[in-house]
Amino acid sequence: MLRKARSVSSTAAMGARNLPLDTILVGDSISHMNGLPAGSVDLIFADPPYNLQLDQGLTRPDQSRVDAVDDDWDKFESFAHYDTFSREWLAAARRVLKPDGALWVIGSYHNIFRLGAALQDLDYWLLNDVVWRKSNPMPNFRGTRFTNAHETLIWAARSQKSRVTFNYEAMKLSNDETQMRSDWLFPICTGAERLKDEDGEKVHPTQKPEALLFRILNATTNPGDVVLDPFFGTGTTGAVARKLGRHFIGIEREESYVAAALKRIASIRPGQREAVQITTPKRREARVPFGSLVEQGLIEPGTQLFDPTRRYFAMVRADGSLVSGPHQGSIHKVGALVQGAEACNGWTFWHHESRGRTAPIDELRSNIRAQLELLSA
Amino acid sequence: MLRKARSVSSTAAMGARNLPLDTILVGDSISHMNGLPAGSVDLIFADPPYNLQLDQGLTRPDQSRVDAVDDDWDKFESFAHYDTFSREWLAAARRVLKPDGALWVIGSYHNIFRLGAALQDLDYWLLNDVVWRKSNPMPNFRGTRFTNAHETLIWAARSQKSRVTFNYEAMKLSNDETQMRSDWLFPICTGAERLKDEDGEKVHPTQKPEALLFRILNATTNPGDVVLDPFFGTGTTGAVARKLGRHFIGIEREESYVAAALKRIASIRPGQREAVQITTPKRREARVPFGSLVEQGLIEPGTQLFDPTRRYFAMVRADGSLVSGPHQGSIHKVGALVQGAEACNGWTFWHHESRGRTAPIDELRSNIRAQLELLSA
DNA sequence: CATTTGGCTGAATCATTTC
DNA sequence: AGAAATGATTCAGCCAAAT
Repeated sequence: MLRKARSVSSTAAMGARNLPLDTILVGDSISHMNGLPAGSVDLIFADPPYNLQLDQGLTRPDQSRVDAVDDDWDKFESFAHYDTFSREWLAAARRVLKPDGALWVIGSYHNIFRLGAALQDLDYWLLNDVVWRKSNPMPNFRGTRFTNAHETLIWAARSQKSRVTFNYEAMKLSNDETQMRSDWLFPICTGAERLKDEDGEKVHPTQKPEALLFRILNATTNPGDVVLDPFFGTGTTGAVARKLGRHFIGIEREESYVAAALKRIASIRPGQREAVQITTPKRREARVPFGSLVEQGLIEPGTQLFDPTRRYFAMVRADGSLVSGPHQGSIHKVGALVQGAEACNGWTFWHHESRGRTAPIDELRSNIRAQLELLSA
Repeated sequence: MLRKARSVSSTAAMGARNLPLDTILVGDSISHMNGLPAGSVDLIFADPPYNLQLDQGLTRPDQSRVDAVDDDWDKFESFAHYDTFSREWLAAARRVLKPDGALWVIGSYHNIFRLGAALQDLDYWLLNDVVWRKSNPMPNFRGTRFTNAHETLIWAARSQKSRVTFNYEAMKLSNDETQMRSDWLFPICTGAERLKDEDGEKVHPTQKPEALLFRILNATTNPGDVVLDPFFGTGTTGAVARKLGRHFIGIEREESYVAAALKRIASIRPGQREAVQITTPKRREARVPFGSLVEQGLIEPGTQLFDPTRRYFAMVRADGSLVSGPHQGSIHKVGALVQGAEACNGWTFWHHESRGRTAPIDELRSNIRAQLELLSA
């Protein structure tokens, strides 16, 4: 019953761990996921059936007919049936995810509320809901609603304690140096990107734009990661993964979609390591305890520290602790205590006199770090 | 236990039907709603507790503390408890709604999925999900997520067969003549609009901007309608309802919020009828059968009609039907048949010669309507 | 060749009245 | 109650044809 389509890439062997990398598995999502090793996948992107309930055709004002989604795979008998289906595949997905893995799912108001509730009930931990704003949505022809101009994505960690990948700096950089927001603007998938068959008909009714997957993979995976898409369709996830130097595993039931996806992905040159490297986060800097400054003689025991306004003073003790009146403890704790504040960053709060000028003790820490860097280089 | 706060407006008597119009009911939402007559309210706007799951304080990069929502009324033991609460008030709300009534609810990813699923399960009919994009959201201080820059609203009819109010033309007009979309951009509530107490502290942690309610009430109510808000807070819904000439009924448990809301609303001059009238939809025009044009001699039996390209022709018969080759029937049916189309608006498709020029027969209908108007005026 | 115009289309829970 | 008739209504983007 379960069948593996021809592998698209010769890198399949790289993954060790018996994963069918860069491959499309043909058949049922749940069965195939249950056949994969537990805790093996970094990210899942899922574009499940939306359960649209369209009971009549729609015509435009010019009387032309809208070619709407009416495929069998989008039909469910009831919300209860849809919920059962959703919870089964979400549970199977959770088993396949690494402990620090995460999942994206996309939907519209027809199904997204049920999916979100299911995620919460299954102990996924919601990280963000993200709105894909469509620059060119289909209008509301009857003038009876607001133009349905967006779809909703949910980004969820496998569990509350998962430490998921989030390339904060890369996102910020690509967003004019301001934090990437939860509302994204992209056009729908049309033109050359939209796959058409020999008759010029669209191969898949709801092909997603590559730009959407591009952002998702750039934001929440690293090069070499394994991305699973249990509703692979015509393979947008696989195409973008390949371009970005990530591995994919696709699962798709419809043979016609699989064929189109294989052809599509085969024509893509895999992303080269340098090109797909995500913007490095500020290097995780070495932890330098305040005490080591004293140990290394950069600050003498007994030195008076003070805040920039010189309202508060404290004395450095040999063990790296501070004393200020009745208060004693770390540079952070004493900084908070003297101000009556909840918290305080002692490194920037406390200053000292150094060769006639006032400087935060953080400057001393920087010096230490610079030396450490030279040593390790 | 249930108490009614001083009515804000003397118009309270207007509503007949025993409704406590323009009044804040102090106490539990569900009890108070159950005390209102069934099928009595046009619209419900609800901003329920979000069930935020903040288990530790949040500090800004400069170590200052974020004044987050940590009120008791936002705490629930589990999703199950939150669901029970939600389904109870949503069921009570549904009973109070008129058959053609509708409900708006706002939330974030913490609670909106559960609310959406509950609405569907309770046989509400979802019309749109709407995204409030915040122009000035709080950044994500930790750099661990996308900036949470939106909240989600759901607009739902009481049932699938409800014929809800939607002021399509008013929305389109206020949006530069293009359809209003499902993503709305507003700043969060700050500045003079934000209610502060004597100490300059914000009275309510999540006061909604009036602009949001302004659009909601303009879009989905008519002047004089009754709007119920079961989580009234500091009364944004009441304030905007009063400005727009709608009636409100507020329900709120916290006395401090009620006091602030009463003061706030009392200072507002009720909107005058002319000012708050929504842009009239094209007046519902009198139905004019094609046959009556023939009866009144505006079109003679035997007249040749044709489409704009003069590819198709048809002859008018005395009973108002058309004949074109083998086809006969109404102007719409014959228009569709000659083109092989599914449907056709005969009024704009068929043309005739009138004093040497070509004109659609719809022009004749317009003339008839103008005469009818004179008669009725 | 550059520019304009017209046609086509996209995850849509898209009507109301009369017979 | 259900079928049929009637009638109100569209936006951005892409592409092909025309100017």
